[in-house]
Amino acid sequence: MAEDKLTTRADDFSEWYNQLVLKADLADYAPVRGCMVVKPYGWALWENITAALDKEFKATGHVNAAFPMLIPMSFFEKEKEHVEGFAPELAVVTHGGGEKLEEPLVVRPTSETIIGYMYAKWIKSWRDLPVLINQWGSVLRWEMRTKLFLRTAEFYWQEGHTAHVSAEEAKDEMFRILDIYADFAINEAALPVIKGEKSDTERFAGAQITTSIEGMMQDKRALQSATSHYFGQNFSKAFEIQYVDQNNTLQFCETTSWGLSTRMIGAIIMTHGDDQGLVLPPRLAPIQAVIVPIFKTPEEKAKVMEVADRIFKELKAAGIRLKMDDRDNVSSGFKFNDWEMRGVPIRIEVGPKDVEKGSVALARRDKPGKEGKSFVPQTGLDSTVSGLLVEIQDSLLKRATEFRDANIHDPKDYDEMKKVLESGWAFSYWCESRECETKVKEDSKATTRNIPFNQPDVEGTCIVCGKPSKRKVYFARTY
RNA sequence: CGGGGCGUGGCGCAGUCCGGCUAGCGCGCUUGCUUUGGGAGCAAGAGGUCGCAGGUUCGAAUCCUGUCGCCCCGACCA
Repeated sequence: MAEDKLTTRADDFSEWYNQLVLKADLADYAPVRGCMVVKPYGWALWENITAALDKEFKATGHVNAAFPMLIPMSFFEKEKEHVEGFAPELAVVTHGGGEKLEEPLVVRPTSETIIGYMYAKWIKSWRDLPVLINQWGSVLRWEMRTKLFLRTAEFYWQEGHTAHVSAEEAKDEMFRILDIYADFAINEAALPVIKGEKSDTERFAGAQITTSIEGMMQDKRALQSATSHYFGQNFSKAFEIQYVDQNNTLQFCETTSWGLSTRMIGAIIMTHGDDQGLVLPPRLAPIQAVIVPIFKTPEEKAKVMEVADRIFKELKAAGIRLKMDDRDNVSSGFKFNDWEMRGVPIRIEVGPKDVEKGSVALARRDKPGKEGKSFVPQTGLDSTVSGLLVEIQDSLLKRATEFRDANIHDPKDYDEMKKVLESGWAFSYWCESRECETKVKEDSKATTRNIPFNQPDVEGTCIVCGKPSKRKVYFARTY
């Protein structure tokens, strides 16, 4: 017996997550505290994420570039809130080539400062705007507590940095990107995220407006899955990013930044995973279907492999990302569990019985055991599988949406909210004061997640203090 | 930084309190044979200066001192 079962989600959600990341072969712990090695399977997933996003960024006029990893320490002191926000978690290079450096260099925790500096150099005229640059890379933040994918010291992400002539245009950019993030999360990752604006306390260091997409994990905690910020002129004034407008007047740019990180992988794990392991949305899965040939004798093997190879070619031609598991040192049962652990959406079993009947066994990952297993004809398998991939994608989103909606509550009063927040989110009117937000945090360990846009023009009262309020906010415990 | 736990073959652990001979066990790995439709069986092998540095002792994985690191729970954060 080589059973090596996962801790169940109900037993210990955090432990389930840790084990899953390792067993699904997504990542491993690096020798440096808080750092991770993204293994090939995890990176393949990340590549699918980056490919989908990169396409959208480019379709909306953005271009990619690469800025240096090292930033002069002094750059961080130029924007007051920014330095206060990031100072505690900076890693600093003090020596190079065996000598102490004149000025310490910071390993970038985010690149507003270095990019701001360069933009000041590049932007002279209104004709130079907008500047719409994105960068794919990694950043380093000396986090006190880390967890694979959710919060590692070094993490991979994209950070977009844009400069515009007007506040309106910059805000449009912020919203455009937020829409790209949300559309990606919903349509590609099957994560029913909620778009909204962050409170003052939850805002990015140095931003005037921070917007986010927030997802609900299966333990009902919230995960901020991406952010898009409007800076106004905070950074352009700090770095003197100026241009001359049509009236020959010197103006400060309006800037934005936005980012989505490998944390997205954590969101996918915690939204879709089950006690058998990872469950990947078909559109992002590195392997969408795996073929497991089953046989006993050499004669059977010859017949089975003939069919398996033919199916492989057909499905490959149909554009399905495929894997043939022809390992002969492990049993079929082991393979089933192995691929379930890795979250492959569809398993195709081909055995002697199937060769005889012209069928294959299809097992869909989103439904456990017999319920998800069916026997289908070999003919037309490409369209059967393609159709099933779409169905699985839809059903994951539907399931996650239903789960989310079932766990968002509208408490009648503060006492009820405290109860609700022990296991779920509250969507309540809030006066937007720091005092009420802090009180909730102290009483329930929950913070405001975001304030959704376009709320109906209805006046309510703050769930905490009872003052009149026009906007509702999500409260939740968070990662 | 505060609290808790842990460092022993690749992984998970026992042994440590109460020092004693060639440091055990499970998984994994290698080879062979039999197996393969839900985590296979048998057999034979390979693999460890017990985190590191001192000390006590005839003798240290075990006792003492120091040190480094990791994990979990909190405060901070994408």
